[in-house]
Amino acid sequence: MGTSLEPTHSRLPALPRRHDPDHADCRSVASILARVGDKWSVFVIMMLSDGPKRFNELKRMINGISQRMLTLTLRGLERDGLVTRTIFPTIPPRVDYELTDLGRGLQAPVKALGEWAITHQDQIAAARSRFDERNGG
Amino acid sequence: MGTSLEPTHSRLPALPRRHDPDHADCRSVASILARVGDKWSVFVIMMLSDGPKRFNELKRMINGISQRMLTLTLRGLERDGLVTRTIFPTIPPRVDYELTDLGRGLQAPVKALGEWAITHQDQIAAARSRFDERNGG
DNA sequence: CTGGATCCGACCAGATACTG
DNA sequence: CAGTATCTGGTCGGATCCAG
Repeated sequence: MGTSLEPTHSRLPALPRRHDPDHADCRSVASILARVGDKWSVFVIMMLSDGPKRFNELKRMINGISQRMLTLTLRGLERDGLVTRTIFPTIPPRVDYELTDLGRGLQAPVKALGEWAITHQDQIAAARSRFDERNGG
Repeated sequence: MGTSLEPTHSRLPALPRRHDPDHADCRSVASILARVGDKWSVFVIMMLSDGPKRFNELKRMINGISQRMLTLTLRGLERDGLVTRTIFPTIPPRVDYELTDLGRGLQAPVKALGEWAITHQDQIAAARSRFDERNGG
């Protein structure tokens, strides 16, 4: 296969090893965080919030994504048990993607993060401008 | 410069364009999500939870990171106004990194996500095993 | 100690063409 | 419509050397 099925969680290197209970779960958390951190994954989860969607439906909604990335992203989400893939053997073929309970559960923290981002985007944008100006300009 | 200072948020492609208020902020949210999604950024934020840390201190705590990536990550966080960089002109030089108020605010949602990850890591691991078994073997 | 600069391999991600 | 296969460029990330 030319391209890996695990774009994100396969890259994890050696990991912090401490004895704190907080850090004991670093490995697993990291791989899950990596998935959430994946831009496309987040978008897909967002888009699936209001019910199941078809492949090209998602592709249209997430304008910048390539069909390849969408496939890969959906595979990853399916692998992690966050979305289900339902095939209707009709002609033309139809495939529905839908959030699982697990996936819906993930929505809450993700949405919290998203709302934080929205709330503070101005501050961050300002900080970036300041930094860029101070540095490059 | 050999390497970009913006490893993540510069790659953002064309973005979803809908009329929902939810999606109006996609652009900004995406770039912030990208930062949070960055594995190293999250680790650094975690490590800085309990007070300021020095460069090599962080490097030791995050075992897998190279000094290059740590530098890049810290620059990114500094650019976004999430951490401050304080230089002590001593010999040997000493640089402290500390979370800003903004950075500390980010901790809450990130931690929520982390806790969700910890809570459901078993389910996800199981789902992955199932998927891998059904698919690859 | 805290980085910057550079070389270089690895792999991600887009474009394209093709299948069922 | 819903993918798969392949080629390819871009860039991320580690290793190394060097400087303040």
